[in-house]
Amino acid sequence: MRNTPTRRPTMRDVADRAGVSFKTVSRVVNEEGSVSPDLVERVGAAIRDLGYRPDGRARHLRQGASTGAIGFILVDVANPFFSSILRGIEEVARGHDTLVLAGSTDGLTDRQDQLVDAFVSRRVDGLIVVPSGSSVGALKTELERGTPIVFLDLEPEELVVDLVRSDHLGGARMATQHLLDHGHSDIAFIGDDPTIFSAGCRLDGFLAAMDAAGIDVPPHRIITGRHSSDTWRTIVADHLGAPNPPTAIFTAQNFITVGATHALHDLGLHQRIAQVGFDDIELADIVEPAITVVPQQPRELGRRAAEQLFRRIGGERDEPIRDIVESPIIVRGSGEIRPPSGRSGSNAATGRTRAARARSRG
Amino acid sequence: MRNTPTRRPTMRDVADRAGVSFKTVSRVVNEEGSVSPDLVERVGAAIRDLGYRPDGRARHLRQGASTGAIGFILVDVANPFFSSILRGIEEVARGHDTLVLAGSTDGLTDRQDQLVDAFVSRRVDGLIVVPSGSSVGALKTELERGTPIVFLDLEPEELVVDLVRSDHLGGARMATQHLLDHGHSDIAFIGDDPTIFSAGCRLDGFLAAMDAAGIDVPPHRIITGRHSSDTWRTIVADHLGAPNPPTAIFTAQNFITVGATHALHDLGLHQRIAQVGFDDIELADIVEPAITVVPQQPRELGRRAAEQLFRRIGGERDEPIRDIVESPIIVRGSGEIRPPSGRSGSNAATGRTRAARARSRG
DNA sequence: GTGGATCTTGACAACGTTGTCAACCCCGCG
DNA sequence: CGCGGGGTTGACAACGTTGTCAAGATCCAC
Repeated sequence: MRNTPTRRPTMRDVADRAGVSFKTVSRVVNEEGSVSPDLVERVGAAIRDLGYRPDGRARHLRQGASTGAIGFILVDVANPFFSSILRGIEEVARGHDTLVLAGSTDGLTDRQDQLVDAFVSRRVDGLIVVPSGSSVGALKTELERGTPIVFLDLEPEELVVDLVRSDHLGGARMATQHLLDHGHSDIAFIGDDPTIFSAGCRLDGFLAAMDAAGIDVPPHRIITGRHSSDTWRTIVADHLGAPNPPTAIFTAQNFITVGATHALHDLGLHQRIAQVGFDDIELADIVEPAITVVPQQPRELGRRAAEQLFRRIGGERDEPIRDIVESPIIVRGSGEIRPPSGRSGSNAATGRTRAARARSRG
Repeated sequence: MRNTPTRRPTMRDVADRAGVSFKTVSRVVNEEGSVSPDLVERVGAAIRDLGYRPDGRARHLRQGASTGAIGFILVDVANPFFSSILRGIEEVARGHDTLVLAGSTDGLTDRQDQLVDAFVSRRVDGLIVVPSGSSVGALKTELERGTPIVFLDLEPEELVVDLVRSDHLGGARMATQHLLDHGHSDIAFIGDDPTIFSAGCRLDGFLAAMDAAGIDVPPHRIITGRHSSDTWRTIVADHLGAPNPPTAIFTAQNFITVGATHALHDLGLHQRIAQVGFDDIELADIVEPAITVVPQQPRELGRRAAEQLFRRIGGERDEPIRDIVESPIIVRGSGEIRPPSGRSGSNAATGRTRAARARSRG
């Protein structure tokens, strides 16, 4: 059953069997026409008999020929956010008869450089990259050489490049506004380390919405850092368990949302404190209350990045684009909890409106 | 900023610049030694100046050379089960300096054949395949030719091949036994269409455990089919809402577990009816009660499949293996709910022990 | 000084394909 | 009957690399 690998048949083998020159085989394989019907048939039979498959490497060896493969460098395929992006890329690539090579960096810059090297040495037609860290490393050389590269989610510093990402700022503003609209004014922001670009945008969006509503956010209501879901669970529980907790929380990343939801349940506050999350979570609708979120649309991100990449591969030389993908809020319940009536619309606990501050100043 | 793609420098370009023959460049690139130090330096400088990167396709063009790439054919990368497998494969591949090409079939046989073709024409060193349907199609030719192929999750009919999969039967038996151990005897099996191999195994495991406990399972307690999570929600709600519901359910697939959990919550029975699921679910621990499951270990499946594949690529010619991966049960709460005391240990509602049946017969 | 061994270097043929060009065949027309 | 033209076919050179082998250069020993 398990056969020892035999030498793969080549065009020459097919040609010998069909009694023609190997160039004729090439013509038949590529359906160039100009071959007499009986030869087409004889060659076709020989191809079937030998199980011949053309060698793509040799085919594309000539300078400038497409390899029909693109590379996707991401942080971790096991993370559904990235694997959904990959799926979107694949869908577009399929339409261009192109395969996708994917590699995870785990956020390590040198691993990213290794992947760039591996992809480039295979002469992929282009790259889609979710950068790990702000360093561009090996990517810069390739950009300068003219290799089509589209950046996803994060943009490298000091380089003007094609970029596709979610509207972190707008989404965060929308999430915050949603809580404001439901009567909250004392809202805690719980997010990732704001030196991470997307996390910084989300904090800015939160602050912008609060500012527009004339609400001053006290510093202790802004909680940021890099932690695991479990650590966030403790941190959020501590914050909510302290005196004068906020009436609502905006959890600006999926791990944080999970940790915070645990914390709310731990404290029995899940029906009392409102929550809106950034990033959708599988099963967010199974929890009680189901979690209101501003999702990202990873598959759409992947599709758009791939479309832009194929435009570049196709030879388009326009100015670099920035494609910012917006997402509508998904209302599920947790974000529509209203604050206790005594505090509704006021800033009793900690927040003060700018008007109030102005009064006390003046 | 965006440069027009320039011709990629080749060994000859490097050679011209360094004033040596291109063969010497080849020797420097491959660190063959036997090159005088000053030439090594001159060539190295030329390589850096030109940004030269060897062309992997040309390098591996010779018959028998490895391409340093393997193909992974799966159903859908966006499904975390498959993307975790991919991650496991990638981890092993990384250790072999190999890249992974992945393609989704969406369960379509012709898409699978297209992918096989695309991978083979790129001369991947081997394939890992989660077959779509039972048809082998284009895979058979490759197997006969000796291409290393490892099958994952599902094995093709009538072929003896390397196979890595979860222990569906053992896992289902364990899940059922867990419910039996907690005093249940009236347990409903809710699973995928049993003509799907893995689903059939799980049903067999359920029946085996029930049989070993001497319990006769009435036919209406076995609910199977191919449905979406939402449809399952309705189906399960109907079953549990009818008179004499079971005291426990075994939901034998992740979509079904999600649908059933919804149904339990819809009916307010989530604290009264026990549930054990097959396949782990993200956030299964956030629901109340958290869901007890027998997980699969997709990353481990991927790792083992890749390890076997690299053994084959390395030239191993032993008999095909079957690597059945077991998983321990994850106890979280939903599976430890005990039946109402009046029914504990009895078969009052629908099930009857074999002993009881024997008595009424004799 | 000469012979041989060793070390360095380069010329050239693979590898499997496609592009280019020339040769050939057959036909119809002058 | 000869000539031109279209349609087939094949020889050969790329493509960018590695493997093979031979040509020089260098060095040591006799």
